[in-house]
Formats: sequence, structure tokens, C-alpha cells
Amino acid sequence: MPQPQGSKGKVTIIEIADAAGVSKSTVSLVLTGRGAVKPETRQHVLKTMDRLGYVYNRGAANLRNAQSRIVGLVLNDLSNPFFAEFAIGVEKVLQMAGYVAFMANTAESVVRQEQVMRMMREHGAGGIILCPALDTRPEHLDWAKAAGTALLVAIRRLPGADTSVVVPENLVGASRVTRHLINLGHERIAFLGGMHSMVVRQERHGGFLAAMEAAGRTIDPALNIESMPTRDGGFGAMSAVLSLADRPTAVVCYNDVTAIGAMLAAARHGLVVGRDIAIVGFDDTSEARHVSPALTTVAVDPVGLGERAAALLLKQINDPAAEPESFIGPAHLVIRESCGAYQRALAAAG
Amino acid sequence: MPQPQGSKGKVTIIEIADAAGVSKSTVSLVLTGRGAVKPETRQHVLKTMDRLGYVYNRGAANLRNAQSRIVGLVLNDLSNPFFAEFAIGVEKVLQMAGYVAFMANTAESVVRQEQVMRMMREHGAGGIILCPALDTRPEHLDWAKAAGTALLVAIRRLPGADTSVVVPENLVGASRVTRHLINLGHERIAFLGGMHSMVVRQERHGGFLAAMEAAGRTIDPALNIESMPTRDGGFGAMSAVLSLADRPTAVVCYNDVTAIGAMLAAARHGLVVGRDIAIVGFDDTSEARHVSPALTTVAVDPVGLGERAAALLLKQINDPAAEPESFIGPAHLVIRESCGAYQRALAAAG
DNA sequence: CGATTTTATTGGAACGTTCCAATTCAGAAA
DNA sequence: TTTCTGAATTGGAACGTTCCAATAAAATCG
Repeated sequence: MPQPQGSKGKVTIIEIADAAGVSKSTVSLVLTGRGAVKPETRQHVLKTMDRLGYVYNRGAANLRNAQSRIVGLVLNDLSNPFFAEFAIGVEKVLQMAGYVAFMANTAESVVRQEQVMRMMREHGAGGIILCPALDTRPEHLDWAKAAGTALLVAIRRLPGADTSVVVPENLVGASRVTRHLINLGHERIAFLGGMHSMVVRQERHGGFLAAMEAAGRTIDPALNIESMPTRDGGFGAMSAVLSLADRPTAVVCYNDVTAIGAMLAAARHGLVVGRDIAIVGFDDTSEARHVSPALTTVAVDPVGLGERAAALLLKQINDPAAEPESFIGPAHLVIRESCGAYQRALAAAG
Repeated sequence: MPQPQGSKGKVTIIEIADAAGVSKSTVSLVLTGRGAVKPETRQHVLKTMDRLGYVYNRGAANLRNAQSRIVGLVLNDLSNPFFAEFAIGVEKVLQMAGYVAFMANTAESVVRQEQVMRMMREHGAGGIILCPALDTRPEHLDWAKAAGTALLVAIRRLPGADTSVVVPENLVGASRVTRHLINLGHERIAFLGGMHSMVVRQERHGGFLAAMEAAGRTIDPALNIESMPTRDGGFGAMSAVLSLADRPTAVVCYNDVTAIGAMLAAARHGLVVGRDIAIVGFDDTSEARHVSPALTTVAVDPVGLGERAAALLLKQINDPAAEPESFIGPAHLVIRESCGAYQRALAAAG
């Protein structure tokens, strides 16, 4: 008959020891599984702990040995399914290794990010995976080096910070999808969405430019439009580009969300996406698959990135002296309908 | 010139005290802001802490006073955007109150859930908001009462557990959307998706039945099909129902994800959703808005539920003696295209 | 059987903080 | 000056755990 402590569930190792008729050291041995303790004693202690409703006090334990087996996962935008999937990958690997991930969402606020990371440090997190908020500056991360906390930056590269990094192959991916449009015969191609200050935008736009230049296409600065990386932003950017005298025949968008906004704008202007104009995105979120026409985009496997990030962080935790390491995740083209390749194939066949 | 400790970032309150030429007690006073300390002394101590790169050790502090200001948020399925939004609501309120939420994802695994909650207890979480994994049994939560930890169950009601609860108005919502279909003239209406054992399914199906009975519609058991609450599950269930000799003219789906799967299946069978057949969902996830045709569904404001859950939990933390409390969040009908109401209105006008 | 190794168990000293009671300090009142 | 007061500071004892060295008990050996 279990009889847990009444109100303040404050059962300690010593009470267990008394109740079981052993010393607190023995109980500790059972708890950590380190020393040699007679099986029957172990069982008895275990049973007593169960009976009294014992809760391990990790704070007290950490006081002696700083091994806390928790890892912080700081996300800049949980409402974006991309990051949710990334988190799932991270958790999967950490769990295997007996770690537990404590996540927190910063909602792109640097202040919140600072707060959350401090909390995690205070609780003795062994390492932190950070998807940095927009205005994060590299010096915000200096404490990690000083404190010897393993820190890994993911998804958004942070120029100037020398930590391990896990990011998708933005440049190559953008280059690939742009080349696809070029191969379909497009001449005037626009790049839409994202703000100039975002590193990810710089990388993707860089890939776009590289492909355009390699194919000898002229680059019209009027066809490079910034916007917030939201549906509304994409809508606005597309509207702007469609009001131009010399419209593009294809657009590469900063990400899927923006692309979907752009599709809405095109439809509003009476254009049939995939026939009158080609639109492509980036990320391959689940929305891309279900929007109509289905969006041609670049897949980057967020779960895989998460797994890789976790693995790298664990490596770093176990060997603090190791050099920072980088992983650039593959990005491959996913051809659907919005680029018109399908119609074109049909026409060729028919 | 900041000169943080070299490798093992282990600066303690005592080192700060020594460096600042005061006693550790004074430093503690500065840290907690409790006693009276001369402003200049405070400044000096603060500066020293900054200079040496001090990190507060919450574990050690909690050893004396169990106020940890962290709250655990246990989610059963982070990949579902509904829960991500719920989490955002929770965080918003907790942040205001100076608490920080540590989230963890159980991916519907009771084992993982147990693990994660134990971790949170061990770290001295003041309370836990739990969106229970599928096979959670009420006795899994007994520890909370014993330990005096505030615990709140959200989204999925857990019959038999007497904790505070925050759930959406599933029954009423399902009833509402069913009545909408009935008003549009549908006779044979199916209910698709979700497993019989899910409480949420029971509630929603209950609402469906209530509306059907109230309208005097006959209920055909063949039109009640279970499936996993996934896109594929919805696809399968819809395929099954379409292979029936006597097809329904409308279907109510367990949730949006299932409904989208069902839409795909209908399209595959050559039906135009919204014209040949009506399909409605539940949750109003962002996908519902962007799928084509846009999905008629029931909106339940996950962010609002999250806020409410956090508020209730805080109340309980501050007054542990308080009785468990329940909040049933409103669910309102969102009419879009998939139910055919729009076409019907057009026809009437034209 | 005693000597030796191996296996189990144990007290006490940390760990970094807060709290309490005690002390010192500065200024005001006598 | 001395006395008093309240503000500012301080040493030491917890808190619940792990580690270490030491001891006790059991097993092995000659």
C-alpha cells in the first residue's frame, strides 16, 4: 500500500536510507548504479523509494557532478512547421543518447532568446542548439566559449560566430531550382521575398544569381524584390512585379510561404500559375504539396538536419576540446506543377 | 576588459564575493534583491559578476527554496501545427508572469511521456501542462497529487483524472458543423477518421450524432469509419466510403488533416469537392485555409486555449489548495468552399 | 584455519546557494 | 561625548546529493 508523503513531496535520500535500514551512500549507489551493491539490497531500496514516492533531486546532484543530461533547443519560430520538424529530429537523436531536450520558443525576439538561454545555463544544460532569432549578433554567444558550454547554431548561419553549424545547402538548392526554370526556357526570372538582412536570403539569392549568370541571363535589378517572409509579403512582392511593364515569366521565391502568397497574387491578376507564369518555392513544407497547383520547390529534410544537429552537439559535449564542425544538409529539387514542367511534358507528348 | 574563467566556467558566489571584497551573503542579497544593500555596493557586485562571467546556479538555490519558476509543457505531437500554436499561447502568458516554459514532445509515446515528466519534476518544475499521449491512463498522473505539483491536462480530456482541464468544445463544434451540412440539404452524412478509443473522437462523434438525431436523420453505421488521424488515414476512410453502393453526399471528418486526406481520395474518384460531395474538417489549421477548395471547418483558437491553460496553471501554482478548474474553449464554424455552401449561394443569386 | 583478496557498505566532506541570527556601521538624539 | 537606532553587512548552518577513503563482510586461497 503506497503511502506517499502528505503535502510537501520532500522525500530525501536520507529518509529512504532510514526507512530501508541502510546508509544514504548505499541509496546513492543504487540511484547512480555506479558501485557494487547486493541485488537484494538494491531491490529493497528501490521498493522503499517507490513506497515513499521519492523524487530524485537533480539540482542537488548537479551540485557535485555537472552532468545534467539535458540539452536546450532554442527555436526562433515554432509556428513554422519547418522548425517543428527540425525539433522532432533533434529529440529523436537526443532521446537515443539518454538526453532530454528542453525546447523554448523565442518568436524572433533577441531579448527572449537571451532570457531563455540564461535559464538553460542556470539549469545546467550540457549544451544548446540555437536557431537564432533575426537580429542575433555573434557576440551574443560569447558566453558559451567562456563557460565551456557546447553550442551549435542551426538553420540560420551566424557570420562571425565560430560555433558548429548545421544548415541546409541554400545556395546550391536555389541554384538548382533556378537552373530548372532556365532549362524550361524562361528568360526573365524574378527573385521574390525575404529581407536583404537575412543570411538565408543572401545565400538563396546568391544561388539564384549564380545560376542566372552561368546561363548567361541578364539580371534585372527591378526583378529582385524584398518582403517579409510571410504569405502577405509574397502577395505584395508578386503584385509589385506584375505591375511592371516588362513582366517576368518565372519567379523564384524566398520560401514556400512567400511562394504561396505569390501564387495568390498571380491568380488575382488572372494568371494561371504553371501555364501563364512559373512560381517556385523553397523548403518543401507540407503546404507545398497541398496547394493548388502543387508547388515546385526545394526539399531540405528538416528532420534530418535536426538529427545531424543533435549528433554534432553530443559529440561536442563529450569532447569539449573538439573543433567546431559544420554540416551542410542536401537540398534537392521537387518538381510539381507550379513551374509548368508537367504541362510542358504533356504538350511534348501530345 | 572582461576576463571570464578559462575552461570550466565555474564561477561561484564566493569568488564574486572575494573579488568584490564583500561577503557571499551580500552577493546573495544582490542576487535575490531581498535585503537592504547600499546602491554602490550593489553596482560594484553586479559589475564584478559581469566581469568574471558569473552564472547563477539555480540547482543550488533550489536546494534551499523550492521556487524554480519553470513550468513544463508536454506535447503529444509537435508536428501537428495545432499543438505548436497551443504552445505559443502557453509561452506568451508564462513569460508575462516571469516563468519560462520548457517544452518536450512525446510523439504519442507514454513511455517517453513518463520519462519527460520525471525529468521535469527532477528539475523542480513548479507545474506541468500535459497534452496526454494516446494511451495515457489517469493513474499515470497520481504522482502529481502526492508530490503537490500543479498539473493541468489540456486538449485531450483524461476521464478519471481529477486535474484542471482545458479543452475545446468538441461536442458543440461537431454538432454545429453537422447542422450546417444538414441545413444545406444533405441527408446521408458520414463521419470519418479518428480511432474509437480517442476521447476527442468520442466527443466529436457525439456532437455529430446529436445533430443528426435532432434533425431526425437516420444514422447508418456503415457511414462511421475509423482511421488513424493522418492524411493517409483520411484517404483510406474516404476510399472505403466511396466504394459503398449507397454513397453519402457529405462527410464530417475527425480533423483537418483527415479531411484533407479525404479530399484527395474524393478527387481521385473523379468527384469535385464542394460540388459533387461536401467535406468538412475540425481545428482550422492553417492548411485548411490554403487547400483547394478551401476547407470548411471548426475553429478552436489554439493560442487562446494555450493562454487559458497557462493562466489556470499559474493560479494553481500560487494556490495549491485550490480546487481543479475546467475551461471549455469555444468552437465556431468557419464556412469556406469544401461544403458547397458557396456554390449554392451563387446558384441562388444567379 | 588464518591470511588475503574481493565485494558491500558507510560516515563525512564537499558542491553553491539561501536564510537566520549576530555583528558592524553611520548617523541622529541625548 | 555617549547612547540609541535602523540600515548594511556578515559568518555559519542548512539544503540533498555524490564522492572519497575507510571499514565491514564475504569469498577465496594456501
